[in-house]
Amino acid sequence: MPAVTLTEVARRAGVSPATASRVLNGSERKPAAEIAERVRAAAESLGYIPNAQAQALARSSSGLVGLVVNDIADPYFSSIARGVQAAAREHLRTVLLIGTAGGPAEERRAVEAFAARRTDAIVIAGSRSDRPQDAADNEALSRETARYLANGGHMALIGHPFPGDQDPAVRVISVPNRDLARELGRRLGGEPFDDYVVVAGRGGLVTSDLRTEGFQQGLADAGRSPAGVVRTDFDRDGGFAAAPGIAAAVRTAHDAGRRTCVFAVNDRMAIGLVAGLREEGLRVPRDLGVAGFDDIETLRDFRPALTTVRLPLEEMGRLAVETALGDASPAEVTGSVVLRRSTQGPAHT
Amino acid sequence: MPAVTLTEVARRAGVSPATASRVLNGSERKPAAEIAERVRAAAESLGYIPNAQAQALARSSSGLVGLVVNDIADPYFSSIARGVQAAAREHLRTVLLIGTAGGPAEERRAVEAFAARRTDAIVIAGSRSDRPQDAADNEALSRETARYLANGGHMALIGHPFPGDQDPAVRVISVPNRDLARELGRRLGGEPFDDYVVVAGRGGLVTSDLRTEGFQQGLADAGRSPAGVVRTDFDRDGGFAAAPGIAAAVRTAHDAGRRTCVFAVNDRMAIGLVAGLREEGLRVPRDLGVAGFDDIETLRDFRPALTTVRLPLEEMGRLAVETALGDASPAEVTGSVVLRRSTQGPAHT
DNA sequence: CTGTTAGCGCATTCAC
DNA sequence: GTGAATGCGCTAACAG
Repeated sequence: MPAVTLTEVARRAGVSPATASRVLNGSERKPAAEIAERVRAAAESLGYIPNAQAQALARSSSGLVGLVVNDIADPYFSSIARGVQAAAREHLRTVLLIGTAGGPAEERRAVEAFAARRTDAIVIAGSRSDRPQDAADNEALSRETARYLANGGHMALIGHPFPGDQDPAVRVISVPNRDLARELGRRLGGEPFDDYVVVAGRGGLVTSDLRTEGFQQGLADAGRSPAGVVRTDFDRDGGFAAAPGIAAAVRTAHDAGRRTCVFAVNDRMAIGLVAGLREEGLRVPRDLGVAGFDDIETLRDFRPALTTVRLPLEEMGRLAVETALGDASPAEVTGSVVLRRSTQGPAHT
Repeated sequence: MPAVTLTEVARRAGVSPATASRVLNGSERKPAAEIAERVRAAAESLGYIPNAQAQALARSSSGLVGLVVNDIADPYFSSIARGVQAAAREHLRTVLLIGTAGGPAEERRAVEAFAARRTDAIVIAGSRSDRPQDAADNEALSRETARYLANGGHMALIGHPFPGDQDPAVRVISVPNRDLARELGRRLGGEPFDDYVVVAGRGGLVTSDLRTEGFQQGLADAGRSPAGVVRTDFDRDGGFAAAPGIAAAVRTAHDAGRRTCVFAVNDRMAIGLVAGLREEGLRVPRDLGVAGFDDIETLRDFRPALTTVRLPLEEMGRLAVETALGDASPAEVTGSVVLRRSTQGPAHT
C-alpha cells in the first residue's frame, strides 16, 4: 500500500504536480488563492505526506543534522543532545543520532554515514584522542571530514579541534578545559589541603589531559607542588576502581598529618570514586576532599555536594548546530568553578 | 562542488551504472570478480559515497529508525535511547531522534515527520496521557499512526498502548508498571511504617497513574490502608516542590508516634524529594522512608541508597526496535523491586 | 500564474 | 553476466 504522492494530489485537485508542489511547500511563486485551497483540500483528504527523501534529492538539502556522541546514556552527552535537538527543531531540522564507543575510527564511519544522508550539518561531541595509535584513524577522520565539507557540508566540534591539521572550515565550540581546570586548581590550592591527586582518564584523551594539565598549573599558581596523577577509565567505574589506591595514599598521608584533595576529571568519575571510597571506609569531605568537572544536573542533589566546574552543556549543543548552520560564529563557552561541600574540610563545617 | 555519483564511478571503471551498482551494493547478480575489482578501485579512488536519499527513493526503504522521547536529557529516556541506538546499528539502521516536551500533539507531529522520511520503524518512548483534554490529540495521533502503518511503516510503543483504540499492528513493549508498583507496595507494606504517601505526577499520566494504583493495591495486599496521594510535576523539581507538604505531614505523624513512607513514582522525583526534605531538616531514612521507581543508573551511588524498581531500560530500547522491525515479538519486560537503605528505619540500621 | 520538461542518484526490470 | 531503459517523488528551470 504505497503512500500518497504529490502527483495524485495534483490530479485530484485538477492541477499539475508543479502547482501542487508550489502550494504545498513554500515556493516563491504564489498560486491563485482559489486553486491553492483546492490543492490543500485534496492533500488533506488524501492524507498526503511529502516524501522527504525525494525532496532532499530534488533540492539537495536534507533537513538533517547529524550528532555523534560517545554514549547517549552519559548525562554529559545527553545534555548536549538536548541542546542540539532543541536548536535543530528551531531550524526546522531533524536530528540523526549516532553513538560511537569513542575513538576516531568509529567517528569516521559516523561522518561517512551522515555524509551519505547529505546532512546539512554534523556536530561531533565525542572527545578527541591524540594517542599515537589513533593517528591513522584521526587522519582518516580528517579526510572524511574534508570530503564532507567539500561536498557542501558543515561541521562543528564541541570541545577541541581535531588533533593534527584542522580544516579551517570546521567550526569549533571551544570549551576552556585547561583554563577552567586551572582556576579550579588555584581555588583548591588555596584550601587547607596538603597533598593533591588527579584521577584522570587514559593518556591521549584530550579533554582529560587538558584538565589534568590545567589543574597542575592552577596548583602551581597557588604555590603548591604538582599533584600525583592516577590513570583509569574516563567513567564512573574508572573512578570507583581508583578508590582503593587513593584510599591507601590518603591513609598514609593522614598518618603523616597531611590532608588530601582529589580531582577526578569528570563528575561521573568523581561519583564513582566517592562510592568506592565509602567502601574503603573513607568519607568525604571528612577524610579527604573530592572535586569533579562538568556539573552534571542529575548529580546536583548528590551528597556530599560535589565541588566541580559548571559547563553550559545544553547551550553548547545549541551553539554547535547554530554555528555549523552559519547562524552563529564559533565561540568559546564560559564555565565556572563551583565550590561545594565535597572539598570543605572539618574546619569549615 | 557536487559529490561523486555512481555514474562517475561507472564511467571511470568503464562499466555501466547498473554494473557498478551491483558490485557496490549487495545484489543478486554477481558481476565478474575482475570487473568488480575495477569498480571498487574506481569508487575508492574517487571517494564515492552512495547517496542514501537516492537509494531510499529507489528501493523505498530508508534505513532509518525514528525515536521519540520526552526529553533526551532525562536519564530514563537516554538509557532507552542507548538501547535503541545499539539495536539500530546492529540492524544497519540510523536513528532519527525527536524530543517532544511530552503530549500527544507533539508526538503526532513527530510521527508525521518520521513518516515523511519513510522511516522503517518508529519507537515511541514518551508516556501516554489519557486526560480528557488530550483526547482529540490522542485521536489525531492514532490516525497519524494508522496512516504510517498503512504506508508500510512499523511501530513499537514502550510502556503502554495508546489510550482508546489501539491498532493491533502497533507493537507494545509492555512495562508492568502496575504489577511492579504493587509488588513494591506489598514489600513496603510489610515494613514497620504506619502511614504511606504517594508523590505522583499529574492525573492522566498513564505511567504515573498505574504506578500509583499498583502501589495502593500492594498496600492493600499487605493489609494496609490506602496511601494519601500528592500530585506534582513528574520530574526532579516536582519531587522537590512536594517536600514542604510532605515534611509537614511527616512531622504531624511523628508527633503521633507514626512513621511515614513515601513512594515517589520515579527516581528523579524521589531524589528531588529527598533534597527538599533535607532543606526541611528531615533525613532519610531516619525520619521517613522514601522509594522511587526506574533505578536510574546515574543515581545508583546516591545516598541514602534508594529503594526502587529496576527496569531494564536499555533492553527495552533494544526490544522496541527489534520488535518493530519484526525480529522479535511483542513482549512484557520484567523488572524487580530493589529494597535499599532509603526505606530502612532506624531499627534496621 | 500555470503547465511541461528535465533531471536529482540510484535500483531494477528488461533485453542482449 | 552486462548494458540500456524506466521510474522512485519531487523541484526547478523552462515555456506558454
